[in-house]
Amino acid sequence: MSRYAPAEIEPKWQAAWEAAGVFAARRDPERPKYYVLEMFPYPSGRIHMGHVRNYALGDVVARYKMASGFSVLHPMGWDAFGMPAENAAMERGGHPAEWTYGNIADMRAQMKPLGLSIDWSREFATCDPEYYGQQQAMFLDMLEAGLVYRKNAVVNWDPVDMTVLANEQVIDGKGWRSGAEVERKELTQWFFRISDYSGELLDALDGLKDWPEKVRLMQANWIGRSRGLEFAFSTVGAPEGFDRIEVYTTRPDTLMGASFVAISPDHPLAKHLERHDPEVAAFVADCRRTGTSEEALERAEKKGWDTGIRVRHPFDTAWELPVYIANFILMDYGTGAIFGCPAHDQRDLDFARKYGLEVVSTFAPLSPEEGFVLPEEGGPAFVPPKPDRVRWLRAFGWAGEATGEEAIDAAIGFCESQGVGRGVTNYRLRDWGLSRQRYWGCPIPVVHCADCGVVPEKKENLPIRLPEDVSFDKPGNPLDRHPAWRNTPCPRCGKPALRETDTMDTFVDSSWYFARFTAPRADTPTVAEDADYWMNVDQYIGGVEHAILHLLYSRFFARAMHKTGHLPAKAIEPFDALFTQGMVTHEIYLTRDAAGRPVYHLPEEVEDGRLKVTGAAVEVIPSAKMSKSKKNVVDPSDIISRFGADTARWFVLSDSPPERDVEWTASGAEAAHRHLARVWALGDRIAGMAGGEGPGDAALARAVARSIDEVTRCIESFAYNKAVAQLYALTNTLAKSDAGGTAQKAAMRVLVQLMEPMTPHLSEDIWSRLGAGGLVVQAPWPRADPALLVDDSVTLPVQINGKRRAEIMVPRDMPPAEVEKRVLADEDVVRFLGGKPPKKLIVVPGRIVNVVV
RNA sequence: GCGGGUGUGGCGGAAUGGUAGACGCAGAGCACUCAAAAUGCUCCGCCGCAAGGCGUGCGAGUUCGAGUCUCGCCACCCGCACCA
Repeated sequence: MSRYAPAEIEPKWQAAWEAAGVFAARRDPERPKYYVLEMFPYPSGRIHMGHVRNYALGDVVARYKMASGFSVLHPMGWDAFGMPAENAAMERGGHPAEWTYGNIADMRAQMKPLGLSIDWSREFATCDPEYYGQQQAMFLDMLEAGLVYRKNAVVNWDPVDMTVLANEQVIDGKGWRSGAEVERKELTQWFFRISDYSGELLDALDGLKDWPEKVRLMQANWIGRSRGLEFAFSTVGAPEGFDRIEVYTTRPDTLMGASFVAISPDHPLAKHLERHDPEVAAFVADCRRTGTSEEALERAEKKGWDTGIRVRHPFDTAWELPVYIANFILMDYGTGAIFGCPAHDQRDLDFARKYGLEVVSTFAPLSPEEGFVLPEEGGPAFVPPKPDRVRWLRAFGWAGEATGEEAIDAAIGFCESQGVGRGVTNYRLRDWGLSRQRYWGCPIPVVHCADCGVVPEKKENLPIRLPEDVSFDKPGNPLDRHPAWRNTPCPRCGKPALRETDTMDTFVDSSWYFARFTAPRADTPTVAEDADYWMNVDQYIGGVEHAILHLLYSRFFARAMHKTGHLPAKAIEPFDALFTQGMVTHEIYLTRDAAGRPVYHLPEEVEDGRLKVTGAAVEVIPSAKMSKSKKNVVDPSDIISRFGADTARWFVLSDSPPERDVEWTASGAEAAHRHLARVWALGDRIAGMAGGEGPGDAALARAVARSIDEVTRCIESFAYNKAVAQLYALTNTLAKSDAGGTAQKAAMRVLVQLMEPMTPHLSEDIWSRLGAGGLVVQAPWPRADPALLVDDSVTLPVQINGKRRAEIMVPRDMPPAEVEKRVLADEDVVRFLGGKPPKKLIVVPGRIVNVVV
């Protein structure tokens, strides 16, 4: 064989790795451990280039750490519950399990040819009863620990499909599938008490030094801590039992500019009025018709209803403010009631103008003229950033210049001293509703008994398996209409009772799978010694789209698992380091139909800007995330069969920094393949060389040492594109080297070792051709001889007034005074100086010389 | 609106405050070939015949020296958002 043939060598070396069991993770007290994990895939049926990139990145880490002497855990599993399986069952019949496990088999078969260093013996799917049964056990422990509770919550309800919809399934206020008007409905649902951990989850972000700053910020904003004042207005003319209205404000410093109070349509007072006044009922009903989605709220007009009730200002009992019910007040943030200060809040100002309310300024810009600055007719409210200093003119009896922050502090202090309210910290983060009225999820292991109420299942009855004989021909949850599944004796009293038919949000499944990988076959959720050894995940790798929910839920779950004894204390932050990779993009090709509508075409159907079949010119839209609807996708399996896995891996690692998007191009893939073929041919040639010395031995040894040093640093810092560039350079150097056979063979061995994390099959093949012995995957990472990393002489650029005009070659450790002499003697320098003496001469040893004239 | 990020050749991208454009793609030329493909070699920021000049979104500043640091703009991208 004298040609690079990935189709032959790749399966061969994969078989060799499997035979040697090199990727089986073992607890080894002799070696440090390293746990590298890529976010596990949803089994949609096909792998895509995003997967290839994700797993290629993780594989570089895993293989590099293996070579560096670590005992590595690098597992793979499937995030297997969820709606697509049910939708498939509804659309084409069949069972979600069949669809899901079929997809898993397909995807595994597509993934294995990539030659990833996965320990497949630990594989599981979250829809395996062995997995979700352990999840049920943890749910029961969390229930006992008070981490789960039930309450009523408003959901988007599709009255035709008789199902709850997620916000993203509500389109223009209608169900995405049925097209029916979505209703807001109250259901009793299960919640995790994640909000108990708001402060901790926020504060602990500071400790996550190896997470992207961006992700930490996104989580911090999501948790949304705010400090403010909570206090009560006393009411005038309110129904009995409503003599006070509690409000929350983050700007207590504007209290002297209050002009109205607004309460949520879901506020107890609003609900009371709704029952007694048909007009209020109509208004509130109108508010509720607005969906819960952001989009709907965004568009909704700000509306208020004057209740006729008044409240007294806490610092001036003669000052009365009207109370409105307003559609933009959220019941579940703060107290569900606010006071409005139109002078210093745009939304309040809009509201005040609409209903003809007072506008009272409390502070003004710092400017020579004093006095209040009322918003101009139609102009904006005056809202200075909190750190800005402004002039305070009406604030609790004190006045002067202060920043908003100082004023807020002072206002809270003053109010507390007067017995009006107290400073409180609020969070945006709400409890995590986990109930889903769906079939294909983990059943919530509780029983509803007429006598005992909600009773936890007994652990010995777990797993509570999903029934297999279900049909999807009718809308709604098949578990509800299954003839027998619900019926079960009450675990407490033994009388006939009914199972909960809700299943868990699939985010629960993915919130602890990383812990399960440490002991995937155990009959408890985790095993202490395995969790102790393998946790934490040293390097987690995935898309930034999971920056908030998945990662936040996992951080909460790790804490909950620690509290219930399933994880050690050190694992409450389960991911030591996080890397978020960019997307794989591709240009989009389209033609137009007769009506001018776009018709998209697969890249493989296009050549030189024309359709291969018809020759029609295509429009090219700039690169975007690969998506089926735009057809700008390339199938990894096609690439592997054309070029081999090593080429696919090499290319996705080579062109862009891993955190940025990488554009897939046919020419880039071909270039990657060409390069690997060159390396292979080079290896083949060098393997056939006789030993012996040559004139270039020393230079080659230095180049090799530098490459080891730089490639190692690049891999350590995720700069894989730069590592690839270094490896190209080393290949070029080696190909042109006039070193002897012994040195060339040694250099080639190092080259394939350095490439092994990225192109393992190619490396393995050349390694064996070189007669290096054993498997390269098990060879220790090469070390650079420090003596070879420094050159004896260096080329110093010489600048004149900051512009490079000459260079001189000097011994590395020549004293600066000597260097100065050499510079001033240089003919280019002499010419530029034109006989004038330099004003100043700066010598940066080993780097540069600057002559100032 | 709030928060964050990014702007470097035709393109992807390199550059601890120290030779801007490594490495690759695309392009051009040459060799090999009857020819093409493949392969190898060479060139390749812009203006200029050249000498030289100009160049990292725009404008200032700090510095012997700025893609890099500071200030002010501009453009694009991402996340969050009736959160009181």
